[in-house]
Amino acid sequence: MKFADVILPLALPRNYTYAVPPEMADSIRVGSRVAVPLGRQKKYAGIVKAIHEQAPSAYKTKPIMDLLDKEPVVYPTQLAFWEWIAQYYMCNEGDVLNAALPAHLKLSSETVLLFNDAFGDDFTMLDDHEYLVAEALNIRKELRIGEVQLILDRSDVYSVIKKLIEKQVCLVYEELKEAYKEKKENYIILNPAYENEEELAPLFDELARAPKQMELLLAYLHLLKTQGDVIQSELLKKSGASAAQLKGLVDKQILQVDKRTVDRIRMGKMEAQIDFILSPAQENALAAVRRCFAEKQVTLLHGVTSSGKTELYVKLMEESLASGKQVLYLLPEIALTAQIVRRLRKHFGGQIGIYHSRFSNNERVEIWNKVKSGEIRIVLGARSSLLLPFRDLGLIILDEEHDGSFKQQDPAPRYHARDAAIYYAALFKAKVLLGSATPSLESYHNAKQGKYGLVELQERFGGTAMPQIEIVDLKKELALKEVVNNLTSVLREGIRQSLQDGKQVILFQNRRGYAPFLLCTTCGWIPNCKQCDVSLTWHKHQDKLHCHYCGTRYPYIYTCAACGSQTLIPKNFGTEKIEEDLQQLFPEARIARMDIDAIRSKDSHNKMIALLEQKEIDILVGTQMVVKGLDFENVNLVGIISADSLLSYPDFRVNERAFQLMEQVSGRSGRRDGQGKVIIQASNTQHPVLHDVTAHNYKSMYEREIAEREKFGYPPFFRLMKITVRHKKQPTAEQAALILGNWLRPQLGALLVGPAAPLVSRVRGFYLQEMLIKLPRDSKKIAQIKHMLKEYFSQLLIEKQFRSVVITPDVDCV
DNA sequence: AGCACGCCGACT
DNA sequence: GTCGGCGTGCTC
Repeated sequence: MKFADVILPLALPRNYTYAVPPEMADSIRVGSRVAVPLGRQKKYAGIVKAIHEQAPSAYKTKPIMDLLDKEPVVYPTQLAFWEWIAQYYMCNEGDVLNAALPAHLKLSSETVLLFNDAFGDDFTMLDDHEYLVAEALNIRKELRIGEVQLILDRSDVYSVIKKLIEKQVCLVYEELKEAYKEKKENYIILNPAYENEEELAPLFDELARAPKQMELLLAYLHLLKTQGDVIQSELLKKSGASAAQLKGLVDKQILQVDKRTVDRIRMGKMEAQIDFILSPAQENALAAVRRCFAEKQVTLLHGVTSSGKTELYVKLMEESLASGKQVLYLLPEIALTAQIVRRLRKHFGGQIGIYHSRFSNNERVEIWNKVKSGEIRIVLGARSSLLLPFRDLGLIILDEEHDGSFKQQDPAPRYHARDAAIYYAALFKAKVLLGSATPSLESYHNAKQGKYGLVELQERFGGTAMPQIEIVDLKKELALKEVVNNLTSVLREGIRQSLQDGKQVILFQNRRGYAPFLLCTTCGWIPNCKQCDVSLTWHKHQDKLHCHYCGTRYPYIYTCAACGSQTLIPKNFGTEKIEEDLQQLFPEARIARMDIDAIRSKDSHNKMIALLEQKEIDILVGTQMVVKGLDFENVNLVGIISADSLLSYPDFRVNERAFQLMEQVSGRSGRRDGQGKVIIQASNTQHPVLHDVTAHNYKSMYEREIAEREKFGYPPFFRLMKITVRHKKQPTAEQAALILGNWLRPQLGALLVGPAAPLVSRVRGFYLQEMLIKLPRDSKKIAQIKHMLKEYFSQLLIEKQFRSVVITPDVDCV
């Protein structure tokens, strides 16, 4: 008798074992999806993790109901990867499965009520609720749980359904339906009888009295000649004919309709076109990368902004493809990278698959399958494309490796795509190239230690000079009353000059909205979110107050809730305010704003980039977003409105992050012709990070910060794990955290920091407590600590008062 | 994640 | 009284 361990798409602490029915014994494979029962009636599609003959002793197994795939949906490599992620990031394999599998490959059953016709329509013996459902069923014959909930206007409908079943008004079944739908398209083909010209000629006479149909036929023949296949929708569009006219031709058996399955993801021509020549500096770097790869699995390419890293990547990708392997190119946020997509498309044509959250569920399934089959040779994608079922991966390129968005925050699995990529690549014996102008301290340290190869590319492509950086003293300017609308005289003059020269300007302000908070000038009250412990940001465009933590929107508040006076004023400033201020100062200039609020709708980001490229925008104001990989030739000034806000929040990574951010924004200035300029407004002009930025001196920043990290026991010398304890009641959250802390402290000593309430101590109605654990870089110790944590977590949750406490570990938190 | 079961407040 | 709320436990 065979048994299968199945990963279910649920947060279960372990995999469940099902019996393999004899008729399935030969066809079932590791990695295939199977339909299995769970609980009383639910069905799920899970993935077979292992097949064995060990009958579980503790419980009776249920049999697998169906084998859903002829071919496995993942290879054993992916299953090994999932297991590692679950273990390393302390989550369940089900969480990983959920993150990895496209929604349309994840199936779960839906309860469907079926009307029992034999019951008739005498509903007199039913109560009000039952009657409502029965009547709907009598008309519709079938109802889903959701529909019943709507009818009864409440969520708990099971008691009613149970009674209806008892009274035999209806029966229920569980429907597990395949969500993925193949795309079908109508192809129009010519009746083979008219293949020859002479057979066709009499047709035209025949159609003389149907000029519209004749026109359509001619349009069809033209399309057939020019492109081979003719698709119905395209034919109708091009000929301007109606479906009825087409039907006429089909009825006359001149044309035929053929329904065919088509790919949503069309692969273009396959050949690669590498049509550029590397500069000597790039050639040297490329040779150095190859030398590193000969010895090491991972290499860090530290190349200043605009040094032409992408060309290097292209060369390496080409080599990997030539050896028959697949390539994965990871970027922090794919929506932001139309420029890279275009460049890679140009070089690799149809071999590239792109994968990110804006694809439809059906498209994702097709990409998944093409990566699995190897048809897609290159994947360009964000974090989650690391979880695609690669068949034979040869190279992973991870660009902008310092970027924090490679780390998944919520939900589990909270994995870091950089670190996970290195593990994943090792499974394939593949190489990993990390690229950045401002590497994370972790990676640079690893490279310095010889764990990774290190290649430096310190010359900008084409010899463009690094932008010149000017720090403007905000305090001085304020004292001189030179600051108008948050802009110093220096920055105003800089903008004016750029505009006059027909150049473009990018301004960076790391706060969205108009004003980060409102303040009552009478009593000092600040409006907060009802669910969260944060102030509300005023978004003037929508005239709403937003909570940036839970997303709730409130109407503007005019009256102070504490003292009743009407003296609330907006305080501080965000991108919206800057945008407005600029328009006042430069009424002629075309100004645009780029932050999540402005580009929320699909494609608006690309549109804005296009506008910038076409020089339809003079000044762009934005948040983080303007930092990432934008490449504009005509921008010669970048302004950082407030460096202080970047340098002053309480996190041990502030300096590293502030440097990265400022250095990256600076890189947007003056990329092709002439030296660009960067103006940084700051109160604390003596901050060492500002000096490093001014000198473009990464190493100085690195040396100073790494010394600090070592001194205080932070990454990369220790790994950090954050444990968050959440509960609806503050005392319960505090107590639970306290008890956990008390259990852990004797074991961990100074490795445990906290527990304490975080800066924002309540989010979405849950009170938070956090503690940090410093994990020594010793895999045995780490495994031990993780094991101990799991023990303590379950021990805590056993206690009645703490049952509903939520504990989330975040390994390598950022 | 469902879904069942069981224990408490507010209503016809 | 019971209806319906929510907290708790279990699913191979």
